[in-house]
Amino acid sequence: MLTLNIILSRIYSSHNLTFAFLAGILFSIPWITFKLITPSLLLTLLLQFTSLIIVQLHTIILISFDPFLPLYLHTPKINAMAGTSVLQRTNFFSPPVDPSQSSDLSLRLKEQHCLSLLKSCKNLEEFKQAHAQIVKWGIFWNSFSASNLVAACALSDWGSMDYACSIFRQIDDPGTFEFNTMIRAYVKDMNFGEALAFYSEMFERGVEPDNFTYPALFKACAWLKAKEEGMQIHGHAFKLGFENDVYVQNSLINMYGKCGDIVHASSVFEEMDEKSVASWSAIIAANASLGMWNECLMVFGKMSSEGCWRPEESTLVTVLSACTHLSALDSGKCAHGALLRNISELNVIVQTSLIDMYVKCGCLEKGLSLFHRMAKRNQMSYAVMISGLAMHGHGEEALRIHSMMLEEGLEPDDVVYVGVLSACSHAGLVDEGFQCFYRMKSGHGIEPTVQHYGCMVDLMGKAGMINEALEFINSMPIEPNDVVWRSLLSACRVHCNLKIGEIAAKHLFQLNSQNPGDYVILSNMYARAEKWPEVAKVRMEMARKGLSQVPGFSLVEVERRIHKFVSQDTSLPRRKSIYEMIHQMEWQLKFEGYTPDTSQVLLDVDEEEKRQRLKGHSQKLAIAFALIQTTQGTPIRISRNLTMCNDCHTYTKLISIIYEREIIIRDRNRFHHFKDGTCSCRDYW
DNA sequence: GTAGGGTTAG
Repeated sequence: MLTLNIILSRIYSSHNLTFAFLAGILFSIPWITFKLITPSLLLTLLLQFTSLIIVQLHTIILISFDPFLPLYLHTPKINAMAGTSVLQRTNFFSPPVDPSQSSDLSLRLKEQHCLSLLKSCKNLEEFKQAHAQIVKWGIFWNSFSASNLVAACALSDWGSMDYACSIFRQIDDPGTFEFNTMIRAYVKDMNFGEALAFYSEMFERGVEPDNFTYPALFKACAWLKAKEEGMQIHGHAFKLGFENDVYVQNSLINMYGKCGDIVHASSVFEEMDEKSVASWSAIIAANASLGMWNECLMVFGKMSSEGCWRPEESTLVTVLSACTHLSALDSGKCAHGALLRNISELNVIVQTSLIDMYVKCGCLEKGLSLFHRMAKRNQMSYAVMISGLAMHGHGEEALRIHSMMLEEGLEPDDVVYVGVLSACSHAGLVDEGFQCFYRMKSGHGIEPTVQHYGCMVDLMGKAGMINEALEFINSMPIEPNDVVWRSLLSACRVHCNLKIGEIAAKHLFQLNSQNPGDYVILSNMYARAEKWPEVAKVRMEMARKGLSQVPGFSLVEVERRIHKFVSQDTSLPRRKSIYEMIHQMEWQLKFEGYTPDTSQVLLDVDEEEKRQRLKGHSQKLAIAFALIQTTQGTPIRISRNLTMCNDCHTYTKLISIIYEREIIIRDRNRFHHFKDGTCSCRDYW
């Protein structure tokens, strides 16, 4: 008998009323069949039956007086929940219905209805009506109703934080949930100061925060870049014992990352027992935001190898961005493959970052084909493609894509015009550049920024219009910055205009330029004019300011590893084979009529020393290494921190014939695509 | 019974 009761009570508490009753009858059959009817069983069944009738009647009576009867009857979930709450009290160990509990049932039903009413609100007007109704029911001061009122209003998208706050202020004794709701809502509303103020208020009123409180607060600190405050709150969270809550940890990583503190971000990350996808994404994003691209790829590699790898578009966009910055084509291709294998349709952001990656890693064709296959493009997609074409020196094509953008009805922004103007500048399209510059303001209302002026100076400077460029700078309505003067200085170097070069340098030094390159260019210009005392003066000025020449380096990717070569580096791991290769190349080059252009070494040293210096340029070391390490016919891709010298340019053109290799070099301004002895820049750079 | 983390491209 006892067993029967236990089984029945289990069923009662977990299933619906009718099912429980039927089950009761079913279980009774064996007893009845085998004539095991005892007074106890009869009593049980009688009690059970009576209690169920009472409960049913009770529910029906309660609901009958409720104006929302149709709603309950047509809302199975609410009906079932109300039923379950009644059934949980209906077993043989407790009285079927306690009369004192009857109002509780009514309250529950109203609460449930209140919740669905709030959930159905579409706007503030509807919400206000619901609010009035809840007040009318007299359950406004019930903590469940009040909490849900605040939550529904605060977390809606109606911009009704003031109204939400007014409801919150009517609650006499707000608890943790209500405070959490307000904090979360203010964070969602981007009102971070107010969110933190509510946290302080929590403390003042002695309301204890819980693990739900902290992620929102760290997000607020992340946006405000308030590291000190974040650290303090971090202390509170750990004191309260939430240091192992994965949500708290993830938001901490993000907070430290956004505040630029990778050390704390990493230490939180490392101490996590179980890292979620969000944890990995947060640490990858933290590295990316600090420009630590190599670390970004390393963490991503670790994430994959530790099996916590789910191809998420957002994570891969960050990874692709890292590949772009590192010119890491092979890694970028891997990311592309992972995307294709796992995601059926790539979104615009992913497609745009893929195009950017391919183009900036030197695969213009691949980028173009992806671009033309895009079903939908936005302003950013066009911006990426236009500036990509600009970097590769394809000015006309960039202008065509720009027209295509206008035809599609997309409005260009200032960044698009930076791309367009730099495309004109790299391709020597002076007239077109001026047309675009004027149309930008008259046709699209974009006020030129200092960047646009910089492009125009570059455009004129490259074309040898040095005097015009200087006049242009002097007529600028805004203050020229260092970039503008640097463009002019570089142009002066290329076109050997020492007089204006000195003017440009003077302005750069007045702007307190800390760029050693500016001093180096001026000093080289003096050296070329054999004005050695001036050279010494510039070098001394450099030393006085504590600036030293940035060594040129070249990066080359072989088998997904990036190798760095610094000029004159004699400590290379494969030093012997690389210098042997350089030697071999030199022989071949001699047959092609190459003579080292020692005028490119602007040092007061003898010819032999100059030849040795030229040989050690990082680009040549990188080419030699790539020729050894890669199979015949593979294109060689190199990325450099500085522009290349004329000698390296000529040298690379010849190597592309001798070794039948395509050599794609990205310098600090643009791409040079060497093939069959010519360069895509047509010697205009 | 109510709620929480990472969110990307020029």
